[in-house]
Amino acid sequence: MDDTEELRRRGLRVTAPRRAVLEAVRQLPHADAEAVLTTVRASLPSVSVQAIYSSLKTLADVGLLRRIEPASHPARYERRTGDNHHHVVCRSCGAIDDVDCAIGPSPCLTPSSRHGFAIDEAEVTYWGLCPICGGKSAA
Amino acid sequence: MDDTEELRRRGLRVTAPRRAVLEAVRQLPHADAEAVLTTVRASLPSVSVQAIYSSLKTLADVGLLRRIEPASHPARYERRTGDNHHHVVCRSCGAIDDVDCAIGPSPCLTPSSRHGFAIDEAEVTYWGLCPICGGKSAA
DNA sequence: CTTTTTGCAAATGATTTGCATTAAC
DNA sequence: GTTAATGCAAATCATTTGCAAAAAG
Repeated sequence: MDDTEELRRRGLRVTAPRRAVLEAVRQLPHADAEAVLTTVRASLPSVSVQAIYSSLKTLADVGLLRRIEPASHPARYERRTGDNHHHVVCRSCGAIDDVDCAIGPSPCLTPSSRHGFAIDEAEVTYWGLCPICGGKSAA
Repeated sequence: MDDTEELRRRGLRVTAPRRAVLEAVRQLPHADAEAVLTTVRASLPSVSVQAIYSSLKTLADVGLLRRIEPASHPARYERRTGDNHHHVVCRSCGAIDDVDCAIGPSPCLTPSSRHGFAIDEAEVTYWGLCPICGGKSAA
């Protein structure tokens, strides 16, 4: 099923910016808003910064994109959604890679205590230095 | 050992703002910079916003405080450091509670793959709604 | 007395918001 | 034709930075 169909299915209007944003994130997994903007402008030179942010937000809200917000780095977006995978993030440059759950599909989703919270997600972030940053200097 | 001693041991100068910040975070675990500022000003009315940020950063850098940066919420600070405990965060109000590792001290620290990253920390964040926000409205 | 911190103000960076125009349905 | 989405500009919010004055050792 193509992006157009995905958008319609969510009750969203099919606009050029949205289609371009979906395509950009498919090309660049873990891209941030700026990278998406640059990529989208290659084919759609007149898109505004706000259209990018607006599209990213809307698409993330309906579940077509997953938003990753690593501390101290701009938000990133990816198309793998709903499969409980996690991320390794480089402390230095913010590079991100996917990591599947180490312990099978769900145990890491079970907190030892929930303090009355209605928990709906367990997010695991591995912090370190990517191959490039780890080689040149420690952060 | 008191805070003064802790600071000296790290080679930091013992200043009123730093002592007050440490005390404030002890009183308010998971406080953000604003809460720390308010609390510190109760005993030290003239502290500047920057002294708070500067102290928080320095203290976190030397390990006297641990900084928590939940997506979409200002950074929070706590005095429990180096014990690999995790957090539940309320999506709505940002309230935080501690959660000990569900699976013992370390398995969640082992990623299934590391893609060449030099990983030094595994952070687990449970997202949901706190008792207060869960009762009134979903976010 | 030398160096680190503070205090004040202005700057930064990512993201959001208000509003008229335009495009989707 | 309506309503939702875009484009432009200005605003917001947490946090950082520059620099002179004050405090720590």
